[in-house]
Amino acid sequence: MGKRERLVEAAVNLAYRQGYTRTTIADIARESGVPLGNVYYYFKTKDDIATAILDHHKGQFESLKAELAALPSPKARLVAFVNKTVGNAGEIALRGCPAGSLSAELLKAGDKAAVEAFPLLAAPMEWMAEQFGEMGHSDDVEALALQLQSSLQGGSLLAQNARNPELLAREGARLKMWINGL
Amino acid sequence: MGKRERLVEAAVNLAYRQGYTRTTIADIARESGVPLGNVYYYFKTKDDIATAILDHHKGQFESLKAELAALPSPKARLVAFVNKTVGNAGEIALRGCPAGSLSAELLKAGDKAAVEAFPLLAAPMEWMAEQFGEMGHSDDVEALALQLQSSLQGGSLLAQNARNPELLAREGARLKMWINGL
DNA sequence: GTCTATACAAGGATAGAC
DNA sequence: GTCTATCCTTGTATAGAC
Repeated sequence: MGKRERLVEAAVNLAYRQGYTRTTIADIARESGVPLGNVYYYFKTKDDIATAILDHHKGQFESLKAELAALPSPKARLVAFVNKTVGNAGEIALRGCPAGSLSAELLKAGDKAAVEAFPLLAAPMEWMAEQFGEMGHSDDVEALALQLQSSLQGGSLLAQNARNPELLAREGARLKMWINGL
Repeated sequence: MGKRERLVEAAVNLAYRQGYTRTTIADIARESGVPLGNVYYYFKTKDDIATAILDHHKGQFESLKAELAALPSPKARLVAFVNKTVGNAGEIALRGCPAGSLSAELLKAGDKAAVEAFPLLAAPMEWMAEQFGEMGHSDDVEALALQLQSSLQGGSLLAQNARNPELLAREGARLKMWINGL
C-alpha cells in the first residue's frame, strides 16, 4: 500500500478514535510508519489531511451505496442500511458515528475543511429519500429521510453518551419495523 | 458576579462556540476579564473546568425541569420541551445542541471528565420517560423517551451539518404532532 | 486572593542533506 | 521522494511578589 494511502488510513482511524483535533501529525506519522517530515510531502497542512479524511468517508458511503444497489427492493436496501449501522453499535457506543461525530467536530472547530463535511450526512439522507421515492411516497420523501437519519444519528449519540450499544440497537429495531410498515 | 461564576460562564460559552478542546485557559481568562494566573486559583487544571462546565449544564436542565413543572399536563410539558429546542434552532444549526455536542466531544476525547457527561443526555431522557408514564404508557415509557430524545438530538446534528435550522424545526413539528396523538 | 513573569512541553511546519 | 534536526508558536501550569 502506498504511503499516502497508509497516511490517510491512519488519519481516519485516529480521528475516529481520539477526535481530529487531538490527533497530531506525529500520531499519524507513527501509526502509518512514515517519518514526521515526510508527511508534509503528501499533505502541505493539517487541513489538507482533514480534507483527505472527509474524501475517504465520502468514498466509503459510495461503496456502501453500490453494495446496497444489489438488493432487490428499496425497502430491503433501507433495512440493510439500518442493519449496517446497528452492526457497528458496539464501536459507535464507544466513539460515536464515524460520519456524525466527524461532521460535528469539524463544524464546531470552524475548520476550513468544515464546509466539505456537508455530504457526510446529507448524501445518505438523499439516498434514503430516493429509496422512499421508489417505494411510492411521492411528496414526503424528504421528511421520511429526515426522520430515519435523525433517529439513527440521535440513537448513535445516545448510545455513545450512555456507552451502551443497546440504545442504538433498540432504535434500529423500531426503525426497521417502521420501514416495513410503510 | 463572582469571579468563579464569570469564569464558568465564559468557559461554557467558549466551549459551546469553539469546542472545549480548542478553548484555551487564556481564552477563558480574556473573556471573563480575569488574569491568566488567577484562573488557577479557582481551577487547578483544565479538567476541573470541564467538570464545572458539565455541572453548569446539569443545573440548566434542573432549572428547565422546574420551569416545565408549572405546566398542567405531561403532554404540555413534553411539547414545551420540544418547543424550547426548536426555539434554539438558529444557534443549534451553527453550533449543535449544547448538551449533545459537549457530550460527544468529551467522550471522544476520553477526558477524565467524560464519565460525568452521562447525565447531560440521560437526565432529560429520564424526565421524558416520567412524562410518558404520567400519560398512562406504563411499559414502553423508556422506548418512547428514547425515540423522542433520539430524534431531537439527531435533528440537531443534521441541522448543524446542513447549517439549516429548518431540519430541526421540521423534526420538532413532527414530534409535537406525534406527542399530541399519543 | 490577585497578578506578572516565566518555565516547560507539545504541536505545526520548514530547512536542507541525501 | 525521503528523512533528521530544528524553528517557532501556543498552551498548560507554576513561582513568587504583592
